[in-house]
Amino acid sequence: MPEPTEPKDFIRTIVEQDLRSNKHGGRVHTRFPPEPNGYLHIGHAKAICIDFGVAADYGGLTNLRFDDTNPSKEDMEYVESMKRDIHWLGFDWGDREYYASDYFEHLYAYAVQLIKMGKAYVCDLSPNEMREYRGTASEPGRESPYRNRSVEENLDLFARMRAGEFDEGSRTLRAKIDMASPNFLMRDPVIYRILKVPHQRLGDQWCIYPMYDFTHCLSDSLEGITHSLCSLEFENNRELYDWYLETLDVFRSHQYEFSRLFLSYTTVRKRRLLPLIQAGIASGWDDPRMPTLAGLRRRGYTPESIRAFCDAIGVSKANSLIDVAMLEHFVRQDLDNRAPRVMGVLRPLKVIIDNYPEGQVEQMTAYHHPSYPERGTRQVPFSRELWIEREDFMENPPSKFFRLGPGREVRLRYAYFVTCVGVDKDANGEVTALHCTYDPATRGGDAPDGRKVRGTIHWVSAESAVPAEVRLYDRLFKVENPDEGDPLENVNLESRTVLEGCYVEPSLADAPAGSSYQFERQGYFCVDPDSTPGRPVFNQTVGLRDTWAKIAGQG
RNA sequence: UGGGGUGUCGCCAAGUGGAUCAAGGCACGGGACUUUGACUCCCGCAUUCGGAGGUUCGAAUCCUCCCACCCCAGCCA
Repeated sequence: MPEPTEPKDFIRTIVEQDLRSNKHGGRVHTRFPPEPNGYLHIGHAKAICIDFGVAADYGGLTNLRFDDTNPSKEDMEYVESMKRDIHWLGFDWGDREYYASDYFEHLYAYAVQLIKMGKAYVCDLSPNEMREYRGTASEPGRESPYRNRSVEENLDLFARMRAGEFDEGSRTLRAKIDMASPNFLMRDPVIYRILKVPHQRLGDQWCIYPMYDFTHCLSDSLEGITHSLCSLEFENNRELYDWYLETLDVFRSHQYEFSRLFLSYTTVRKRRLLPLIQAGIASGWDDPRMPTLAGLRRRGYTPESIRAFCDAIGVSKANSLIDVAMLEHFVRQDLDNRAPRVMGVLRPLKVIIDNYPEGQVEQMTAYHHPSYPERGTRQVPFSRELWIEREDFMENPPSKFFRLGPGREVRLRYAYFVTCVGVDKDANGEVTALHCTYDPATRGGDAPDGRKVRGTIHWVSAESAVPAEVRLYDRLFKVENPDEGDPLENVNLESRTVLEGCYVEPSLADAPAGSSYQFERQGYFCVDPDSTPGRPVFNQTVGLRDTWAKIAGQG
């Protein structure tokens, strides 16, 4: 009878309460408010999933709003990349694309209103003086000597600030709240500062810009945002958020905070990632090892997998460090279901089938996806000379090793059983080629006599193999929490391995950039834009779980 | 140091009208299946809920005190 209710997070619980009490007339309206000062990353993905997800769950809307109040740090270039990334992730804001700068005139009027109410004043303290006046955690701050200017004088001074009469940094407009508040943000916070920098959208229309706390709550209010969701570090700001809305007596939006996403072995901090790009360790913000959405996309992560991940980690107020293995699990899960299977040899070893007719080529039928036969098949050419994976052969294999070794028989996936009958070596004793014989009766991979074989290995016909480059990746940092310590010291310099002499099956010759495949027995790979016709370049998204590696690792 | 927060299995995270409710996922271990040592499928995995007291027949859930960690003193967001 009582249906097992899906556990909800605390935010959805609040939204449901508000819905039940008809707090906003049944309306749920959220917003995603990035500052256009960089690229969106996995941490933003969590916020996006929450902002859009909560609204969608209750039939509400989500606005995209660029929080562009600091032109010295922002650029329109980021606006475009952010829009593309959000769409790629799978969310849409309809025609509700807003900018805090849309509200500058309105915000200015609110500031004038505060002045008229005696709740704001122009302050001439320098940045250093202001810091001194602010006090400390144990001592209250002191009131600015300019705190009690008349409304008329404040109005005049503020108008002249806007007119550009004063130097940058010489004056600010401040809210008159409480210099003794235990919350620093309430000790007469700055509302407007002078910044003689042209705005990326408005040009030189303004030389004073509103601060975040003032802008954000009023933008929310103006847009009718019911639930303003943000991360934990803004908990202290909520008191100010509420003060502005209450004092100006405008629509009351409410702010709720959830914990940011932290991933092990990962940092999303620009100050820590940029040095890696500058040092040439990473190729750019879309390097496949980057935690940016652009990087994850190039790496082969799917939007679905990122959304499933965000869904799984939940929403709470507890600081947490999530194991990257969790993220990897969700790409594997998604790609396992959708990626077509192909064969590719990363570290090739030549195999010659001694008893196979020279010059003969057979087409072997292989499933695009064995779990879904309805997805069809493809033909894979087979011939006398093949490439197999070097690590699928051992000259002195332990008993647990199911692959090829002298005298051992294995199945070539979708082809024949072969037995190793000889090993060619060079002067250094390095294995250069294997000689095998095949059993013609096992075509397709089944032995009519019921004979079993422990190992099945993948291969590519040498005569039609397509040369390819494969880039293998490992975590970018060697330490679990790269937010601490020297970023350049903690980087994993072996996080990228470029393999140039790989061979893949012919069907991959012109695979389109961005498409994902499972190289059987190896992992998921995504075609990189660096590919050229006839020579694809693959990025390893994530490897398959490798039980053998664990067994071998134990000795 | 003042204020604001958080502490449930190795990592996330449900569970707060008190009484077989300590969900689920990841990771890990074992087994089955297998033309991917993949996938899938079984099984195992906190007598215990930051700690100590207290109230009670009974507390992760209520009370008291304590401890740890995170955030705040940008004219950043």
